[in-house]
Amino acid sequence: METAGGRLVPVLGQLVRLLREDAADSPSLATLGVLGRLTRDGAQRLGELARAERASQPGMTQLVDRLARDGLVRRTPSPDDGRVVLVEVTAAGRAAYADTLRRLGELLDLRLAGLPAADRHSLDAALPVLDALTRLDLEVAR
Amino acid sequence: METAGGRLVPVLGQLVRLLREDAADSPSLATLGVLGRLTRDGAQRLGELARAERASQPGMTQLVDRLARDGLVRRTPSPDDGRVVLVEVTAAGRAAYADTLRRLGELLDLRLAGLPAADRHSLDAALPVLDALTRLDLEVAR
DNA sequence: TATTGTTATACTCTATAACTATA
DNA sequence: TATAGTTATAGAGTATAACAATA
Repeated sequence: METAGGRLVPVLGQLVRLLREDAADSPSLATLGVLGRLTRDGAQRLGELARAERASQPGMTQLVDRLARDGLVRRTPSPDDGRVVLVEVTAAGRAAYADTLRRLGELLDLRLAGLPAADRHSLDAALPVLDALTRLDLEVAR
Repeated sequence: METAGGRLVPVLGQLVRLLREDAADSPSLATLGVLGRLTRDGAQRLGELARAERASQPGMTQLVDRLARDGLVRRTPSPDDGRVVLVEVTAAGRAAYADTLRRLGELLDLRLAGLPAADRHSLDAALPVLDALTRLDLEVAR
C-alpha cells in the first residue's frame, strides 16, 4: 500500500501543469508566492523572502529583478543597515496577485464543479492540512 | 470567502518548492510525470505523451531528449508509421521512478507524521479527489 | 495536404561559486 | 571576519514559429 506522501507527489505535478496549460499567460507560482507573501506580511528583506519561499538568495535576487522590471515590486535600501535590501509589493503587484489568484481559483473551481459534493467537501477539509504541511518544518528550522 | 480553488493555488507552489528544497538532487516533477506514465501505461507516442502531460510537442521532444541522454527512456521508431516515435521507459528509468517516488513520499510522510491523525485522514480522503480533478478535463477534451 | 516530430530561438526559474559592500 | 546581497555561469523546463519527413 502506498502512503499518502507517495500518492501526493504525482498529483502535484499534474496540478501544476494543469494550471500552466489553462492560464499560460498568468504570472507563475514563483511570482505568486512572492507577491502573496509581500501582500500579507508587508515589506521584507530579500534574504528573508528567499528563506520563506524556499529559494536560494541568488535565486531570489533574480526573481525580484524580474518582478521589479515588470513593476510588481520595488527595492528600497534599509535605512538601518546598508547591506539590507527591503522588497515591497507595488499597487500593480497587489492587483496582479489578486487578479491571478481569482482567475486560477475560478479555473479550478470550474473543474471542482464537475465533482460530487462529497468530494468537494473532502478537498475543502484537506486544504488547511496541506497548508499546515508546508508550514511545519519552517517553524522547526528557525 | 475564498473558494477552494483560490486556496489551493498558493499551497501548490509551496508544496512544490518544499519538495525541491528537501530533495534537490531528485528527478523533477516533469521527469516523474513522464516516467510514471510510461511505467503505468507502457510505450507511447511522443505526441500522446505531450498531450497527457500537458506539454507542447516541442517541449516533450526536449524533455525526452534529456531523459534519453540520461538513459531513463528509449526512443524507437514506429514500424507502422515512419513519422511516429515511440517512447518507452528503460529499467533504469523504472528504478529511478520508483526510488524517487518512495523518497519524496517518505519526506512528505515525515512531515505528515507531525500532524494530528484527523488531519492525516482528511488528506487521505482528499487525495483521490485531487487526482480526479487532474483527469476531469482530459476526458472532456478528447 | 495533413500529420508527426524536430530545430531554432527565447524566456523563466533555479542553483552553486565567486565576488562586493557593509557591519 | 561575518553578513547581505549581487554577478557570473550553467542547466532544466517551457513555449512559439518555422521546418522536415512521412502519410
